Amino acid sequence: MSKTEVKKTKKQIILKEAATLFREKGYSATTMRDIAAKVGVEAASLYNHIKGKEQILSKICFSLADNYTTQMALIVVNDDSPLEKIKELLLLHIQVNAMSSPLASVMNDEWRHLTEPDRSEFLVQRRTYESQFLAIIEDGIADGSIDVPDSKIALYTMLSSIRWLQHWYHANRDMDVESVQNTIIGLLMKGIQKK
Amino acid sequence: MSKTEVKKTKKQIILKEAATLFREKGYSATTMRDIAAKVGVEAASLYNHIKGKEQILSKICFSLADNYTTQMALIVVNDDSPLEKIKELLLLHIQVNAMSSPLASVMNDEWRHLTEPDRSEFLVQRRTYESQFLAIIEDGIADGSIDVPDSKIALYTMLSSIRWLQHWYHANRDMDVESVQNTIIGLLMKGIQKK
DNA sequence: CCTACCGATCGGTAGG
DNA sequence: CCTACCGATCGGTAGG
Repeated sequence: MSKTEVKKTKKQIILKEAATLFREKGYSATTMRDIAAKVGVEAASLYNHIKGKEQILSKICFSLADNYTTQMALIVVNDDSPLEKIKELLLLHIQVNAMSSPLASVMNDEWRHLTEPDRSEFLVQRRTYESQFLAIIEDGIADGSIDVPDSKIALYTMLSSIRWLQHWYHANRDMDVESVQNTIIGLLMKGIQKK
Repeated sequence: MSKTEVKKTKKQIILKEAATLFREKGYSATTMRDIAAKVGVEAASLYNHIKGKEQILSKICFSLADNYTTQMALIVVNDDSPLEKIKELLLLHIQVNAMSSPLASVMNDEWRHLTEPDRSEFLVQRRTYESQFLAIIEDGIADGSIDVPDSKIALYTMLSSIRWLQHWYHANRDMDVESVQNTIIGLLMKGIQKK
């Protein structure tokens, strides 16, 4: 291993341990000394790898937001029907919230502790994602495959309905992943489809 | 107004302003000086009305949790069908999350900052509520009106799907309340009902 | 309800 | 990566 690789690994460890603590206690209640203890160094040593506490939060939030943005870009341009695209997006959300656990919790619940200009940039990225999702729902309404009174309410209801996985799944790892996916997607797709 | 009434009002003001700040910045990032400034007194004066920061959080969480517990008790014993009971519970959640805004946000997102024994008591109360809700879903499966592969997953998906209202509604007060209710309840009820 | 103030702890820096 | 330490700020108390 080269020197840069070792350094990169240590930074990743810091981000991972920080994310776990942020989920447990929240960003503000987590101290640099808490993070240092989990990593196994003194608090002062963290600053050789990261700029500060705010940068840790920023790195976590944007790494996952970028992932969502990338996946959405692929789904927007594929040839699937609106109904199929929505199913793909729901699957993406379920997998992220269930699997990459602490990252998803931090991005969803702690982003408000971002300071400018990160906070604004994050919100722009999220708003873009949501409007792309909304356009797909409206395509489905236009072609008659989807029937909901209000597309925005349907969007937020679907996105929100998956969030509980981030708090629940890692305590119930015995649960079958596919059965979770099938039940949630089944319920929501049946809920928006034209009878 | 008697002296005790005046005192009670001031305490209520403190709880209300604190809840608003807790929703905005989180419990840990909110200081007693922040709360005092909103109330219009010095930080030290708050302690004439409340014991401390932890007690403010505790009062907020339990006031709303008690409300849910009371409403659930009424619905459990009424003569409605499982499907109707679920509709009533969803309506309760929508109204609480949309209307009593800051209280709902704090109970949902900041309860983990409760210290023992409050934390355990809160979790017991929540677990009881959830198991009563679950029993109603299972009644509906038993009588053939509900069709979901897994009742627990359906429960958490429904409860979670309403949470976005607490962040969104107070920024969109122009939205018609009934249209919000109808869209969410329509989507979820269609999602769980037997075709 | 205020002024004055406390011990503890925070994020972060200096210097090696 | 450490020791030593900083200015700021925290929740809360004393005393009136």
